[in-house]
Amino acid sequence: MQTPNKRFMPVVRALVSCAQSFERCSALHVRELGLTPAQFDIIATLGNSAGMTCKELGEKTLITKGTMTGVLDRLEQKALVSRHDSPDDGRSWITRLTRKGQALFEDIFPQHLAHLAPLFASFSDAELSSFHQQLTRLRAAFEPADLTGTGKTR
Amino acid sequence: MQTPNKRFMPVVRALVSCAQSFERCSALHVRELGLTPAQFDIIATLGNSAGMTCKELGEKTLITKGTMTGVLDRLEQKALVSRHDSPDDGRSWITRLTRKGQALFEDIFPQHLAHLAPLFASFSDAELSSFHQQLTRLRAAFEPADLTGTGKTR
DNA sequence: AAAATATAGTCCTAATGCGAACTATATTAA
DNA sequence: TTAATATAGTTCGCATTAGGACTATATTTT
Repeated sequence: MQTPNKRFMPVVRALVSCAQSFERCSALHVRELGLTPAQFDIIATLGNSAGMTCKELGEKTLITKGTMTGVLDRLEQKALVSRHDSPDDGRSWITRLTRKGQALFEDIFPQHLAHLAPLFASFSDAELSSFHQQLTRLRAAFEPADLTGTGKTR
Repeated sequence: MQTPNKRFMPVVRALVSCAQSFERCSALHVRELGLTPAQFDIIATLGNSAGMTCKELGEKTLITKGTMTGVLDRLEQKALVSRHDSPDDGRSWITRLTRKGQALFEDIFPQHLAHLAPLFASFSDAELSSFHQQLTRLRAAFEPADLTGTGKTR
């Protein structure tokens, strides 16, 4: 096979490396707060919401459903979330923060934001905005290829 | 706690989402080629090299050393890599592709590049370059936070 | 309504991923 | 040189990850 054009590789490396670096920063702090990154993701997503199905949670957090069950199980063990029958669909549950979970959310979410905010101090609003635009555009380029695995082709 | 400035959140979401979307695209194809993403990462890193220590591999691939042992074990089981005593350091090994591993690398690496290249077709070289610069700058902002705090009171 | 199909969530397996403890070897300090 | 410290790699425990099989419920088709 002929060697294909590699011009995109530096960007790929930078993208993955940047995201990993961020996740590491973030995860380190989240663990200090007593949660795993996935658990924090769920708590942050459920905060300020009236509850969600497993599927909705999966879409917002990018945690797949096979993983979701285990993450919610552990959060339920910690009494941070509770599962309730869905009034609309007999197959699904509504997961909500418990009072304890809500209190935890209100405690640690602002702390986490405060931890991250200084890292972006050197970026102006305009720079962040342009950066955001580029990231969104690139992500869109990945999307069609994503759908091949999601059953939407059938 | 006072609500901190959230202006950076859209960028964070876009960054994580873009990277995940890429990893999903990439991983899907890599698995079709018969390797896990981590295994492919190692094969691609060792290709065109004379071999590396576990530590060097970890730095290039961002796989942590605790994970590295297992990944290399499985690649060794598949006879794709081999471990040799380091002449310089009695504590470390040099990991190299076997002939079979080298052949696999030469087969699948170009295929994978060819799979990814079209996704970047709509980006000009100049755009990729500017994007790369922004990603690198942001990553640098995350780095110091890994080691020290950022002058924040806790 | 009965059959065919799609979807929500759970369970399973294999492979990461991380941090921490541990062993063996290197390097530095006293 | 001996003691103190640092580093390379392995091992362990726990949680996550993807994907696929499976059950139960919904929706669509006939």
